[in-house]
Amino acid sequence: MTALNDPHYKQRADLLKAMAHPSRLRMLAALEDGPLCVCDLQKIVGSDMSTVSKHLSVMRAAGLVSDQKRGLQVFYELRVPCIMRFFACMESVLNPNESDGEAVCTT
Amino acid sequence: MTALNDPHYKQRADLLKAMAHPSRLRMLAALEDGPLCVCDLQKIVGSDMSTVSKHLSVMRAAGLVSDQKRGLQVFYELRVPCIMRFFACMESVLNPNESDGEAVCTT
DNA sequence: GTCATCTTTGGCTATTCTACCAAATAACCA
DNA sequence: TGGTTATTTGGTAGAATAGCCAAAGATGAC
Repeated sequence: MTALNDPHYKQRADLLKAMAHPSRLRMLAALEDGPLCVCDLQKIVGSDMSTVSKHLSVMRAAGLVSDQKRGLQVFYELRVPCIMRFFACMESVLNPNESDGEAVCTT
Repeated sequence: MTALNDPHYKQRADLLKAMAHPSRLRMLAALEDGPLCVCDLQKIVGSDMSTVSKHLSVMRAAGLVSDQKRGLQVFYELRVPCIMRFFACMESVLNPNESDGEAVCTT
């Protein structure tokens, strides 16, 4: 069994990959304040609408967000409250000297 | 300012990307128990030595690991104690019903 | 029904990533 | 010095990803 086909690590890699894009991270951050429609997210990230839609479908496939249709619009909602911990943890990795890193990296 | 060229999100995306590969995750997990040389890691992930070396150089560039030469061997060491929090958080995302998720996702 | 709006999908190209092989480099030993 | 082992680097082919445009769906307004 190599690491490549171990489903345990494959699953985790897929989840990380679904987050590992500036626009997708920006969208996840925006969704922390509540659901947003695609047009809102499109304004926030500033890319083509079709590009935004594809990013969202990547994140939905990974289980990071869910979608719900309301009239013409489709609202996306964060499915992972834990995502803030991720960001806080990343922050402490990127800026290890900042004090708020302590609260997260206690191990 | 679009999300694409926002250095804040670019930086985070790069860090996630450096982790988003099954072999690299496997190596990070192995390094939690202490430094390992490339040959050890090569046995663990089961890929070609050159492939492993390139994975390590990706993680080193991202600041996830550091390297130190001892004789013929090069030992890699985890630079991010926080990495366990990442994994615990991912675990709770992937398996939201398991009890150990509670300890991490309290927000 | 037609029209307008919001979103997704298909197609295409360019870029990036990955893995293997072969060759080069580095360090130790005899 | 020459040989052996450990690691890195270069090259390359294939796969995956990203972005844009155009077209197609879906829904509501008229």
